Amino acid sequence: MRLEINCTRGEADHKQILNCMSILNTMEDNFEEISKLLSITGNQVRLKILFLLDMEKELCPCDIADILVMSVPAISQHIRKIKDAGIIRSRREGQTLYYSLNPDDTDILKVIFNSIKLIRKTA
Amino acid sequence: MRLEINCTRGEADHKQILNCMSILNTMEDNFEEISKLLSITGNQVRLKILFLLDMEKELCPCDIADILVMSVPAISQHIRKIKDAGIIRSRREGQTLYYSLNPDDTDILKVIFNSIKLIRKTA
DNA sequence: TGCGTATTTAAGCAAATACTTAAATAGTTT
DNA sequence: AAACTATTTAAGTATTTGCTTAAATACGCA
Repeated sequence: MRLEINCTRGEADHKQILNCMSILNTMEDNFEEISKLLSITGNQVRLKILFLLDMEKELCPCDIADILVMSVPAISQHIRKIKDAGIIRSRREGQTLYYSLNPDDTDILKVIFNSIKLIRKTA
Repeated sequence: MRLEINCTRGEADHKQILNCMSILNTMEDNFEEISKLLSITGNQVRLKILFLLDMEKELCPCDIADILVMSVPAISQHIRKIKDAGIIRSRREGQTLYYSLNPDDTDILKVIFNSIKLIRKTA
């Protein structure tokens, strides 16, 4: 824990610093929520799972495991994180659980999916 | 490493699975690039640094440390990751290094910043 | 040159991640 | 109920992450 000031240079604008602090303070919850979403998508496997769900409407864990060539438990654990964040929902059909994107909370996701599709093909 | 098929249920659509695999394959680099960016922003400290740089145009590490009430080395190490990803650039003025957002690569960032600002105020 | 400030880098460490394998839970079928 | 499939959960472990403190580098000024 620190409370001192690091910037001792003349031009340092203490009002600016205090202003920034108070603005961030009012947005604390927002940062928590958004960074949570971004940390979910910041993993390549989870990003692919979300991309696949957007593309295919719904998929079961074993399909995803087949597509990504990974073990079912590994996929299941990623799905759990995504589900806990409220990004996806599930529908049961017999023994199979179908996961799909939750229609809310997709603003950022849509932009992300588009970026993935639109990245320049050549460097 | 697995290469078997997990889904043995009747409705399993093997063409769908193979199709998904090939689509993801062609986008492998894109996923790597975007998930890299998202993992950078998936940390609350780094997200705040980027938000601050967007809001204030440019800031030095010690200003950021003061605003976020963190040690200068901790901030410097976050800055390094962001810089390595090509998201920010630096300008030297005497002993002070001013960091600012790189004008490219800001499509997703703009949306993220807007989401942070626009989150519903009440639940 | 030598001192002071800004920043980075390095080393060390606790906590978080992401997998593995094995076991538990849930539903279907016989 | 027993056997089988789909999925989750738990336990173990190697790797990564994000801080701390201390040392190194870079620039400015006396």
